[in-house]
Amino acid sequence: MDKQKKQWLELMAQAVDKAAQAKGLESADYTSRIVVEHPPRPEMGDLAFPMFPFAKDFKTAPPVIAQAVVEALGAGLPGTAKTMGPYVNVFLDRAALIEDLIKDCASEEYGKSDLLSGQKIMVEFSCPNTNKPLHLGHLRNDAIGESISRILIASGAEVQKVNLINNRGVHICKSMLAYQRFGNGVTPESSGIKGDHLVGDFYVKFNQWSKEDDTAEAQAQDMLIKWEEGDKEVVALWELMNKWTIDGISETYKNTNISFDRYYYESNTYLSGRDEVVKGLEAGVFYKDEDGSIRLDLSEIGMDTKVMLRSDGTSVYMTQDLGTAIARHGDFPFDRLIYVVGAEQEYHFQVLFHALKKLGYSWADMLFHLSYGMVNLPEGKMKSREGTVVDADDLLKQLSEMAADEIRSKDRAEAVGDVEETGRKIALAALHYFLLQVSPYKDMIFNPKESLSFNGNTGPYLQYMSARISSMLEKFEERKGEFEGVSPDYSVMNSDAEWELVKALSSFPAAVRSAANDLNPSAVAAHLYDTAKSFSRFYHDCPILGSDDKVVTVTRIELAGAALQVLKKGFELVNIPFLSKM
RNA sequence: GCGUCCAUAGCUCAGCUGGAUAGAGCGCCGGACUUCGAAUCCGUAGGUCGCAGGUUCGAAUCCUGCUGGGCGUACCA
Repeated sequence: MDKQKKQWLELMAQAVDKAAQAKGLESADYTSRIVVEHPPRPEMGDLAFPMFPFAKDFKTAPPVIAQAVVEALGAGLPGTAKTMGPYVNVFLDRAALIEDLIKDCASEEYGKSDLLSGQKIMVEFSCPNTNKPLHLGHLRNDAIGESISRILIASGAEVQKVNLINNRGVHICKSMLAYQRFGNGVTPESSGIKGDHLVGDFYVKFNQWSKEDDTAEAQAQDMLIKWEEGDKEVVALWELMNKWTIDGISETYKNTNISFDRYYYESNTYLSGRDEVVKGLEAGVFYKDEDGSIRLDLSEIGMDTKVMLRSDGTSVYMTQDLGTAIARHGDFPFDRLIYVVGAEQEYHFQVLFHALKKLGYSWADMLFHLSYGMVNLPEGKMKSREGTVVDADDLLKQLSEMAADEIRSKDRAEAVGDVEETGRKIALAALHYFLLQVSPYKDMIFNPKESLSFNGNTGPYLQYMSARISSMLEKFEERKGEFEGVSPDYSVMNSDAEWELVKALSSFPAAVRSAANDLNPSAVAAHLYDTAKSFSRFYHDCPILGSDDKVVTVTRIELAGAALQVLKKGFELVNIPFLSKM
């Protein structure tokens, strides 16, 4: 479609120019003012060129201009042009376009572009704490980070996905302390509890205990100091429990098809961050406050001051993020670093970017905070105190079981083979689609009940459509002999349903491009739904294997195959597993 | 208070750099399985695009103000 669209833009520009000359107007820059649109209804054509922008220059009503432009277009066009009131609408040469499209869809390159070729982009996401397991908020973060990365790669960028493990601080010591007191040497192996959940249980236990014992908080602080001093016993416990958590979280990543090219650890970067702050102090970028803390003056960007290093010399979050950013640029000299982090940290990143700039790092301008909104529940916010936090593993398990039940209840168990594994893949589709449908910057409401529904505008719906195409193609393969020597004729596809599907398929590259530009996977998600829906309509309206015209069968099967290709490619971008059977 | 983001159907969300009658899904009501997989399809009902101005031939979209909400404004992360 792109090819013909470009062609028409060109033709239209010439025509408008010609019409202007005929009117005796001086040649103005009309071509740059031409816009292409899509008519609201299919019977109105495929492309629409509004004539409003020229009314003033022409001193003529748009419908009259439209008339003149159509005349100026002349004959011998790839399709037909008609006036529709103030618009010039174009009906494309469908057969030629469909033939091109089907060829394009079969290519590995379809949907890919060189939009960002030559660019090195680092994407940071997930960044868990090592004192508890992942929750629903992380799942949104992971889904966005992973999907954005894949979209950027498809757009030609060299992408490095990185994770920052927040493994130090008082909150970490809290679960350690509770373990020391109440753990009795329990391990993930001895208890059968996944490591991150086991550690999380002790974090909860600490909070219960601290209500009864007001020395608890102070003890945790003491432990942090011991940790910073390198106390052997504390460090050993820290290493042990960190490993449990990270192993557990890694399992969740594996289950959700999330991966990283490189890990950073706060326990490493906070020290280098501290050095940077000291250097910055010497260079006069930071200053020592009366209270002994080292601060950055933010009056330049209309803010107050920010602590870079505490008065007791210990690090704050900002300290280590400075160190991390600098280390990263050394490891991978990026053209862009995208931090996928919640909107509640916007202030933090404003300060961080400013601090790096003041420190003289020219690449500070290449940092970008991809700020995403909160995930709330129908009852309101998730609150750990009220136990309303939705645990990532629990949710996945629940979704998987629901999907497996669905398979069994539909008597698909035998056809599917591994019911559990298929259920898991359906669960992932449901989850990722649900999370990515919404624009990242917006808050969203996660309705657990609704997310368990596999009907309507959902990930499983997309999978279902691709599974149907797959089984149809399989059947076609079995009967291939019947169609020997029959070649497709694209002019037989003249129904609305077929054309709608063609249009959906041809807009896939544009959807990917838009997602890459806006760093917004929902553009791809929406396009996938549009494609699946169009296919569904096509499948319903147009007999394929059931047609008694072999040419029609062969031609439509090609279109169905093209739809499957596009769905598969799109699935990859939003992390939805493809299933040939479900 | 200041900063920032959001407000579209009963609910959850789309709506590309302004363009023709604002779209989905869920839910409601009603249809379609002896036929390529009914996890499907089709139809009905449902909107003053928060309010008020402005820019424009033309505004859900851009600008200003207002109202309501989220988030932030830590020597927390």
